[in-house]
Amino acid sequence: MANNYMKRKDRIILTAVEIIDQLGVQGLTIREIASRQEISEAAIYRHFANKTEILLGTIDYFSSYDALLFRTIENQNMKAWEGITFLFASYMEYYENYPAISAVNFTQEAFQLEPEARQRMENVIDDRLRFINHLVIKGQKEGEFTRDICSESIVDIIFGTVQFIILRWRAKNYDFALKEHVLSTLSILIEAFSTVKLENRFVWGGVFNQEVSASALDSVLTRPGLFLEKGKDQVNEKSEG
Amino acid sequence: MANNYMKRKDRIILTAVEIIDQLGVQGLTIREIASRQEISEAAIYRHFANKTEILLGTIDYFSSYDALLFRTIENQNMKAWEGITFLFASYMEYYENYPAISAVNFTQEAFQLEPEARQRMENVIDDRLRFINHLVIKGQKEGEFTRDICSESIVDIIFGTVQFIILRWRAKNYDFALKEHVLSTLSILIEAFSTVKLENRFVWGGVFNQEVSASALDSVLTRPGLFLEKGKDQVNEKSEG
Amino acid sequence: MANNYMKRKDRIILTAVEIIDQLGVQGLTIREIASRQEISEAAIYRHFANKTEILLGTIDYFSSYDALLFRTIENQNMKAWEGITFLFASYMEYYENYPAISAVNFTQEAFQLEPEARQRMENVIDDRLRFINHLVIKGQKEGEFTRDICSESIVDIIFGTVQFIILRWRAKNYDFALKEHVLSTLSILIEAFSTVKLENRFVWGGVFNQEVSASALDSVLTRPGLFLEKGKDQVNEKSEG
Amino acid sequence: MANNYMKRKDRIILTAVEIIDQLGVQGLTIREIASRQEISEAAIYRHFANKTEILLGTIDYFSSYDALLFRTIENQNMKAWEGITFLFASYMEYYENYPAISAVNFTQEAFQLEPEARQRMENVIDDRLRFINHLVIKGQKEGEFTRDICSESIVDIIFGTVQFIILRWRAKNYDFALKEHVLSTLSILIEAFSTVKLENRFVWGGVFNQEVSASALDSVLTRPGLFLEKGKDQVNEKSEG
DNA sequence: TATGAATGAGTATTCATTCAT
DNA sequence: TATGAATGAATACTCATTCAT
Repeated sequence: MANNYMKRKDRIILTAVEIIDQLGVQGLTIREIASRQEISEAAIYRHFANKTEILLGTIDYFSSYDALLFRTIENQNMKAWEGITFLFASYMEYYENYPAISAVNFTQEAFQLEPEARQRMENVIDDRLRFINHLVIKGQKEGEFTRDICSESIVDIIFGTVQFIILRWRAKNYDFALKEHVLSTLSILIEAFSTVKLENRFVWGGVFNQEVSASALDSVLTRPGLFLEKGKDQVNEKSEG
Repeated sequence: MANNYMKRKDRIILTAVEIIDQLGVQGLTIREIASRQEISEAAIYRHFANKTEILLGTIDYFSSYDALLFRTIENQNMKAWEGITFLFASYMEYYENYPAISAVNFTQEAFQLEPEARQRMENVIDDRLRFINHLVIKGQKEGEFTRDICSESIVDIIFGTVQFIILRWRAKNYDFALKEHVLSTLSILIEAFSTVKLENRFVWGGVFNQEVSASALDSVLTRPGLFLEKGKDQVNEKSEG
Repeated sequence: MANNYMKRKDRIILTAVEIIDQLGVQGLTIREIASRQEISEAAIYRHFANKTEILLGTIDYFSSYDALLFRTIENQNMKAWEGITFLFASYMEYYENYPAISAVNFTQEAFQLEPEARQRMENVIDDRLRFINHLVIKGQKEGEFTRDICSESIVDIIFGTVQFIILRWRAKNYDFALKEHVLSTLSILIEAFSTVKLENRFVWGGVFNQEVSASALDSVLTRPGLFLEKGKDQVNEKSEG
Repeated sequence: MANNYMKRKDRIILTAVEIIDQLGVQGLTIREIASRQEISEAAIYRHFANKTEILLGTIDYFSSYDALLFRTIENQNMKAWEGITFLFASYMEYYENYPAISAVNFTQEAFQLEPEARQRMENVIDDRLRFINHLVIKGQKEGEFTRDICSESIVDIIFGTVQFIILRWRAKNYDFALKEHVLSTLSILIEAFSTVKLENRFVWGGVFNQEVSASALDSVLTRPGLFLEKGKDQVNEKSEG
């Protein structure tokens, strides 16, 4: 990560993520970034107006696939359980490939002195919760999920559980297979809230084998720069629906 | 909270908790504590060797009822679901009465530059997880909970869900009834993992009406000092009901 | 100046004045103060919340005799020309004894990035102008000064002229007798605006020989601290009227 | 001001003047100039070797009409009071048309850390004082002005008064008619130092109506570039009236 | 128990200036 | 002519901690 082929601005963000991962938000100082990038502290201000902009950059980076993932799930017309599984599978794959980024998940409480960053992080989480809630409601409407439990509770359970597994994965120094663990726990929950007992419940992996999703994810993982040029919508980058 | 009848040392801890709640761990400075306590900064060093000791103090305070609660549950020979419900009901009651303390729940990631505090927090969480796991396993043995799911997964789901609800309660400025919300979500989960469908699933509140529990909780709520003298086990403090 | 018998807070102000004199407002940095005081930069913040407070301190110091001077002139029931002469004689004596303080006279334009200091300086100047204007009007009423010219113009001329002489005195490294020069120029102006040709116009020095004024000035020049204790009014310090 | 038809070098100077006016000398930074000119900071160094050169440029600009004005007064063989009035009328007209430039009047004290600029500003002021002094002496020789007062004092009074009016005009946000105010105050002073009571004392305006002065001023106001080419004396530029 | 004064190391940020392109 | 990237030194200010009283 943070290699030399990237633009300085991108490298600064990656370094910031790395520091947040290793030292926490408290350890993220301009000096630390500069030292790891082997440039002067002043040089950083060529690329970011202030530290808050860097913080916001890490959040944007952290959430940069959200719109694409949400859109893919919608466009593919996935079932609720399929969509939820696809969503978290994508996130976990992202985290497994780039564990440091998972640290950003837990910055919100640390951003208390940075209201702008705090708010943006809250928005990211809220968007995710809203989208999952939307999937759950769809699942309830289509008879996939029980209607005995309000969708919000199901969302709390699913999201909270996953967040907690990520937290423990981090605390335990990534010593278990995150995606596998999350997906198997998710399957338990989906089973629990399901109205039908599906045999192929655990075959979620198939989602990735489908042509379209694969290409969608592909575009996600090969995207050349963190910061899309203006006018270029990241969703447009992939040409297929 | 933080009234004048308490000892200075206790008041400092309470003030520290208050600051962590309002400003986050980053906002917890000696100056801030001193200013809120209206004493000099130097005075604080009369009571704590350094800032880390204060952090450890907040963690100890945060977890000060744990041993008591665990022992109570054991002594009362509660059923698994009863014990879990009692445990979280107690915590939520604690948080509702003293919302600021709930902030400590989420300090772990922020303590990255304070390895000692980080470790102690991790121990607290691990102890709780272990205890809940112990209850779940007991429940599985006694046929209360399904054995189809490994206990650890059940623990992840229960604990993660509750943590997430607390987090959202904080983010939403305590605008919903925490205990009620947590208990109703818990009942969903217990129901989901239960082998028997119990009608009186929601009568958990009865636990508090039992003599023993009441006295146990009582001792919890009236305990005069935050810091137990060495050698005195906090469980011994209550005269046992 | 800035000797060791004074309190640190006072010494910082005096050092600040000295720096403004030698290096200008631009040269007034916390580092420079600290270095001249041979203390750490951080130590300065024990005594002043920020740099602006120091700036305000120099202005307060600069204008610290104003109220006393105004009151003395009023209480003594001096004639207009007597009062004006007394006022500027006092200022020039102050500047001759402590040339550096005269630098503060010309800080206003330099305070453009310090709106609070700028405003306070403006207030000081405005107060002086108002008081002189009040004297001139009194002089006009009592037939001392011509009524053909509006009082404001007379004030502009008197004040502007004196300020300019001080400025040149500074530019020329104090190489002429400031008080003498100012007073002789003042006598020209007073003569010019006078309705009566007085022979003893230049005997202004007599003012200082009078018992009362002497004691008033005395209290001014021997005041022990820059910063009066609360409750002690500086005018009360002299017991006679 | 600072329009696009000017050369970049000139535009930079005008922008510098504008900044000195609005933010003071402290606010004059390369970044601020670059940002207002919408060019890079480095670009400025194409035109000026360093910041000091820019400061010197503003002073040169500020005083760019001096030689022309002095020569015009000499060539026209104006009377002393006529010359003084013409001089200040020209300056005030300049300031009224371009208020920002009046800020440079008061930069001297702020240039304490820029000895070269400070010296050049001092030279400008000294030249003006010398020229006015020369006029006053001429007036005294020709019986216009009283010989009871030394010429230097008259100069101090005139110059100091005018400077102070300009300063207040700036402090009061240009809310009075500067030229009018200065000229009427000047007429008071000239009257005061005059040996003869002239009825047409206030007809100074006629100066501008004379053919010669008009053309002189004209050349002043239409001069295309701020910076005269080397070797070309600016007085030669006007075709002489 | 308390405090006033102090400090060294660190915080984000700004500055004039340089240089390769 | 212009610029993007860089920098060393400085800016005001904060931090946890110490120590004499």
